Amino acid sequence: MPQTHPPDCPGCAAPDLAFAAHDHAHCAADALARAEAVTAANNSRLTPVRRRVLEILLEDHRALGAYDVLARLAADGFGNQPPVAYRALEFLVEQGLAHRIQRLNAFTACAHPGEAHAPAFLICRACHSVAEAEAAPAREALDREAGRLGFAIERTTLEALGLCPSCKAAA
Amino acid sequence: MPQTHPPDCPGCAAPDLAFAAHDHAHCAADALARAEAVTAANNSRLTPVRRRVLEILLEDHRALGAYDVLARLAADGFGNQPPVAYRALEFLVEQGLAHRIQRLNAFTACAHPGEAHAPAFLICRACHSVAEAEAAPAREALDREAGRLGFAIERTTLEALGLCPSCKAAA
DNA sequence: CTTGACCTGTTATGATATTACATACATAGA
DNA sequence: TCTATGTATGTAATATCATAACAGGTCAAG
Ligand SMILES: [Zn+2]
Ligand SMILES: [Zn+2]
Ligand SMILES: [Zn+2]
Ligand SMILES: [Zn+2]
Repeated sequence: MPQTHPPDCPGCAAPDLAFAAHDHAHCAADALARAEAVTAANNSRLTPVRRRVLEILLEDHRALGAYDVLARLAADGFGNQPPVAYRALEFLVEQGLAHRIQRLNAFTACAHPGEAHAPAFLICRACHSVAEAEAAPAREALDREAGRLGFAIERTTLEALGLCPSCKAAA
Repeated sequence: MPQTHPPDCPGCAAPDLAFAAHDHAHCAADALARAEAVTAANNSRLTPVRRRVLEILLEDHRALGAYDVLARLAADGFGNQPPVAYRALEFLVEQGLAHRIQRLNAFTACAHPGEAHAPAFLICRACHSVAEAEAAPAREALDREAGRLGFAIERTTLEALGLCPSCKAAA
């Protein structure tokens, strides 16, 4: 059940960014609680497999391949055939609780579950962490270019590869 | 060899856009001529396989999977193992003569070979045609968002799915 | 208790991509 | 000309990613 926690919660106060230092235990617990709320509101069910997949994705701000997820599931006693993982991942993506990263053929937990958002992804090529950035400005720019060609955009894939702050500092 | 043609060429005068009506034979021939020039300038070689792959990609403004390309190559008497296609495609991408479309796991000929450009791709979900749009404005918007998080973008994948002008009209 | 919707498990297969090694070809010295 | 070298191509084998099709289980509405 979505356990409420104080609005001045220090975990929440930290910028909810993958790259910023933050209380990740809180970050993950909060995302799970939100997931419960989202699925309840949608009349869909966060079953044990689905919940476990989300927990696995929430372990850190990275993207995991379907087969990596599957291996973890199998170790936990769930089915170990690809559809088990793919179906749960598909469900989470539909519910807005996870995102697919095209460049990586992999999936990452949503950093803002429950909030309508069209994310752009920032992927560190060194440490492989993934953060969500606001996509709206880029999307608007694309809409303008597309409009010029008479093209009506419905969905966008915006992904950037580069160096996160710490890896940049290290280099 | 890149055969020159008049600067007032009607093919060139038409907007070089996948969605606009244009003299595609000229479009493809010109791209091929530019490819010769680009590879010559780079001291790289547009060998028969590579050239044939480019011709195949240039047949229309769509994206083709590596195995589709491979089937065509095999039919032409070239090797019929995956690396034959993947290597030629990789070469073309490196030379800026083709682009990879992540969403489709497929490749498309570059519409502006020889010109430095960072394209965004507009993919029609109905007729599967692919056009290149100017990515710079969207890229700048992304750079701003990324900069806010301390992330240094090196490369972007900008792809939009939607309806091209004619498919939109048909619907 | 039966029905129907949905979820999970499994088998089998399809689609995409790479590694490793062998062979052929170009071309630049000797 | 004749090798030496780098580069390109061919092929076998394998790795990785993804879906189709069907069987059985769960659960709540009727
Ligand atoms: Zn976190
Ligand atoms: Zn990093
Ligand atoms: Zn054309
Ligand atoms: Zn179309």
